[in-house]
Amino acid sequence: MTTATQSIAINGAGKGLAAGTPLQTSSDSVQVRALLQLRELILSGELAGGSRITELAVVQRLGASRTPVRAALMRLEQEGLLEALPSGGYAIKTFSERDVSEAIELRGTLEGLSARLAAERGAAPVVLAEARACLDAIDQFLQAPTLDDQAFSSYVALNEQFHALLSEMSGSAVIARQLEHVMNLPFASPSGFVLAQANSSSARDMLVVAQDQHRQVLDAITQREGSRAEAIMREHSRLAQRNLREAVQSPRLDQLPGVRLIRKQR
Amino acid sequence: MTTATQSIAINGAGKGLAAGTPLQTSSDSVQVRALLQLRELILSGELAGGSRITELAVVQRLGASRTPVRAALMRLEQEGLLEALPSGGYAIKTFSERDVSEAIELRGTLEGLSARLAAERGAAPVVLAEARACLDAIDQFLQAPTLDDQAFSSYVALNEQFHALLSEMSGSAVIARQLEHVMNLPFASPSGFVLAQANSSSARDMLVVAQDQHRQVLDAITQREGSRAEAIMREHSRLAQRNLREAVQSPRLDQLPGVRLIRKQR
DNA sequence: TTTTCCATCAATGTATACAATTCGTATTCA
DNA sequence: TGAATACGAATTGTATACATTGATGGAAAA
Repeated sequence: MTTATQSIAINGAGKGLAAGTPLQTSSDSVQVRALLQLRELILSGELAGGSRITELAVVQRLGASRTPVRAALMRLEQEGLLEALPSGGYAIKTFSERDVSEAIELRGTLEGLSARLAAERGAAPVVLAEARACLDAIDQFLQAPTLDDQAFSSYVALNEQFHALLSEMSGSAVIARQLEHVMNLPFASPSGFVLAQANSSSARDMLVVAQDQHRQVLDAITQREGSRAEAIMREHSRLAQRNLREAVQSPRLDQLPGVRLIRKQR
Repeated sequence: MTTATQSIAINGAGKGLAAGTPLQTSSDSVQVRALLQLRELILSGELAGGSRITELAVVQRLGASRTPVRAALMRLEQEGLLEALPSGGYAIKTFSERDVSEAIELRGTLEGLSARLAAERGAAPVVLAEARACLDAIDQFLQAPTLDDQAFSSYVALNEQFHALLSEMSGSAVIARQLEHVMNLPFASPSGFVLAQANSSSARDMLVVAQDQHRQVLDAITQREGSRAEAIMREHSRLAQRNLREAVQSPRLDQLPGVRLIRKQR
């Protein structure tokens, strides 16, 4: 019937879990482990988008008991990766290109709000300094005329850090929380499709543009120009929009986390 | 065996249940009941803001077993009413006036985005018609020179409906979802502080202004004026901001859902 | 052959037993 | 007397048994 994915090799022994298997994430609680593993299974596309997912199947696959699995399922529903079915149980959500586009627009809007508040209220000098240091680090990587994969990975990390700092600058826990919530959708993350561009010839140029926007928004915040800061962040998010289609269509990019969840058609 | 003394009036006076089952909560599942009751206990202020809340205490108070209570606690944490403590367990969140202000600003921003998209893309004619009908109904109530409590209640209901329709007009499930999430904070709801004004002499005037904004945003959407629609919704949300302080300070308003969770100081 | 009803089963909902961890307190030693 | 440690109570984390509900397939009758 549903899925032939029951082959499951992982941790065949199941519950026993003999002592002396310090496999991967053994230090965390079962609950956390279940959450991480299940999220990974979904984002990697190993569990097909749209398919129904039963508690028992997850229990067997992860080797945890129903209680932590149930918690993980609830959590992933909240994150938006799962959809609660009216009859009980969950289905793995799929997303149209439009959904993804809207998620990115949403992030831009929220980051715009955050930047505006930071400008209007004034950001903490410490955080501003951190952000500048972060941008300087990015500049280092952009010095080279061409970028290898490792450079891209470093960029992604620094980019995420900068966006996190920006969120912090608003000084608003309420807004920071919402932003986190939006970014649970992996493709809404500020670096969601950066890696998709890694091999493109214009890849570096795009990062240069992004970095300039980073500089400008920081300047706007420093100058207390709220409206400008907001506009820049909105436009900044549209960089991600631009190559959304490309990322979806290129079969090579199937491995990017979450891309398999995006439906081709409308 | 437990319970016995836990008769606790189930009430459900406020917004909680949409469907009006005359006989309280007997038909819902234990899980849903636990969620509704616990939320009510928190919003009514019966459980003090900032205090720790243990699973066992809730179990005894509600008469359900730990499993559904646990689910309810998790859910309320996502909603933002509870805070997960690092050592396990939860504490009832409290909010500064600034938090509330930011939550309202956030709602305005998201509703602005929603309205802009509705204008840019064009809203479904059916929904537009519903929205117009909704506004006509509000106009009916505003005919009278003064408004009694019941009129205010009706206004609140219609107001919420209009805002829901506005969210629907954007045609974006992603954004609608976020909006719902924001409005889980009771004081962020579009009608959060309307009732606080019920006895104010200028109460009706404020509703007249709000209603004008309703009309104008609908006009903007119809005319495909995205930017205007967005600006109106942002400004519209500031009506709620204006009297936030008043609602917090007036002791008579302690009964409004959630108001007890707002800390007086910064 | 098709439709309807009943039986059976599988999945979720609920309750509780058991394990592990944390926090408070008291006691003991320096 | 103070501090540190150990013990005990309480609370959360985990596992699983039991209950209930909804789906599915088969058999019988039209």
